[in-house]
Amino acid sequence: MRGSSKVMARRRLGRSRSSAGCTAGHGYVLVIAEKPKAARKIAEALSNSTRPKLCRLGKVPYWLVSWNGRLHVIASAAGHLFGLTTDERGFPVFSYYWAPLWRIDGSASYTKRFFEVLEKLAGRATVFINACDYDIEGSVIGYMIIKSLGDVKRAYRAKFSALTRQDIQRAFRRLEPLDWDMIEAGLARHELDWIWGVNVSRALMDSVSRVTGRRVVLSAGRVQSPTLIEAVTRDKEINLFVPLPSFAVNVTIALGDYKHTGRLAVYETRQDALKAAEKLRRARFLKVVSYREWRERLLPPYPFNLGDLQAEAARLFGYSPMFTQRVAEQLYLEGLISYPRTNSQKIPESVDVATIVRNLARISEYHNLVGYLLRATGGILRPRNGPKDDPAHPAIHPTGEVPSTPLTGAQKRIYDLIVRRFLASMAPPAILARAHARLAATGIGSLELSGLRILDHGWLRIYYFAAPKESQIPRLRVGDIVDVKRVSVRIAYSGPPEPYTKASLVKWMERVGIGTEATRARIVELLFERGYLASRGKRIEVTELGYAVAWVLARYFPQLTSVELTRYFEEHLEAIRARKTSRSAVIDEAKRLLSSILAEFKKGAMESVGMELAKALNIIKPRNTCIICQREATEAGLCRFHQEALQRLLQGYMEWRRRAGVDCLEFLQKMAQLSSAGRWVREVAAYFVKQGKCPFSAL
DNA sequence: GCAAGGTC
Repeated sequence: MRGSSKVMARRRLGRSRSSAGCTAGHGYVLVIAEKPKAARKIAEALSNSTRPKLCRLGKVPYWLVSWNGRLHVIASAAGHLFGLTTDERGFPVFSYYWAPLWRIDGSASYTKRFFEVLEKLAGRATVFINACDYDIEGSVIGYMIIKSLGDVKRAYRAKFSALTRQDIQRAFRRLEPLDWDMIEAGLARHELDWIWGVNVSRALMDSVSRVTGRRVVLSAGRVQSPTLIEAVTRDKEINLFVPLPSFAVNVTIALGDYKHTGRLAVYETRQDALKAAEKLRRARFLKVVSYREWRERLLPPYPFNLGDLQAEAARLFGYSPMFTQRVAEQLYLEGLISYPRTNSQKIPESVDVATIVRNLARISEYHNLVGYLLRATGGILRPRNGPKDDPAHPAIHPTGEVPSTPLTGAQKRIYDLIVRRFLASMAPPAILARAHARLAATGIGSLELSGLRILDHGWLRIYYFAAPKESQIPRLRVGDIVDVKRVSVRIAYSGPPEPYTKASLVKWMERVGIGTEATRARIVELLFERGYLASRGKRIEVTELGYAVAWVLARYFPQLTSVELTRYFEEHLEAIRARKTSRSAVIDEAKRLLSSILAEFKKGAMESVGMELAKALNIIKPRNTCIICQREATEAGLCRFHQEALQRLLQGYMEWRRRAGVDCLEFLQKMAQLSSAGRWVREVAAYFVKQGKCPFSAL
């Protein structure tokens, strides 16, 4: 085979280099970490005087240490090494089993070498310790390895939530039996996600192939589907948006050099606004009714968790959450930053911030910033911790390692962001001078003026990305009279909701509590891969297929359209953990529910759902097309979307007539033009403008 | 082939 001799040579070299002192013999304790980085930390923590002996099998490292007078071999997984799979086709499918991930998942081939090393090391071990992350998945990762390659009867759990010598040693002095309740809850999580996801995905795919004979990859799941529905709901509101008019009375004032134009009052109708404007022109002045100056402390930011980092990198550099995550993972593997897949905004005491800060000063870019930080704090370095926490990892922070090879542009930016955020979190607050004035015109409204100056930049010197915009207003006194230079009435339109971006959709997932740090960005990308979502610049749009899948789910699998299914899972997993119920009881209940809805789907919905999806996929052409677009016409010659847009236009027209006194065609022309009007709304309006007729004939 | 979850 191509290149095999080279590979073999490297393998031999790897073996021979590490073989001295690496033959552990029999009867050792095998410690299983979740990842190589953690294994190394554990090895270091358990070797009191001597350095742990680093060994390798192929590319996979493991360590030998003597702890408590016994040889401990510390090896590592690489996340899950086992996953659920089935040999059955079709649905419903409830017969699944655990298998090595490298056998069942083509993208997880890297797990094979970890699997093989653990297999080899487990064979000669007498005791097994699950030292994976102290969370539900860590319990499953270690358990599956010990169960498949070792012996659960000779196994223990080490529980530590920080990778520090102290915490690790404490955990190894107080080893506990395997945490069966956590394991059962974790196994149940895997099974529940599998039976829901695989069955409903197959129901969608099979209905398409039933109707068209084609195989198309479609999917649904506890996390991806509510996320799709959220994007659909927003996209629909934007596409159906009918802007409403309002009339603002704007006023220009001048005080010496200071000139300002602002909004005094807003009216629904033009007449009311014109009346107020006329009144104001006659009065010709505003009176200061309040004036206040004060100082404000702007507290430093929390150190980053992954979601905050992704949001900031999107805001500042336009990076997608997945891209930011990939770059952060590279920096982590280079040893430059701590573990990035964390929800924590806290830097615990166990992190030696003083040493990290001192080391950062050796990087020329940060030398002066560190100098400032040490002067400004008197050397007392305490990060401002945020409320969010993570069972297994602290907030993202630099390690203090100096980059050995030059960083790429994106790596440099992300690293810089992390370093500055970390340093800023320990810096003094910024001091702002603020001023606010209210200038009233009796019986009409008032003009608000706000001023802001930064008196002391504090942490903003370091994390300058968050600096507020400065503005000055004149110093006023209550009772002062200010001349009005100009009065105008301007029409304003209400605006649609903000379209989602990848970053804001990930933030939504975080806010409602679905997915994890490691999966949210990936699941958003998956919705693009499936063809449910598409990008238009930074904004997310839902495709025809996305709308069709959302419609099918809402009708036949409503459980998957809401984040409530995650809440339901969480409650039941917690009950398993508390031994109030059992895994089998929870799984049986899920199977019963799924059996019944899947059977009903199979009996009565395959054809219609297949047709619906096939039309969205453009495999089947609709019989009657909409008079405006290529979609199927459902009512009055219009498709579902344009029909709904027409309804919204009717409501909007009544409001426009009342507020602005327009007639039907004027209104439709306006709607066809306004860029804030939804796409479907504009299309319907343009159609009737072209026809020269008003669709609201009943009026 | 399909989930969501870990990590290279």
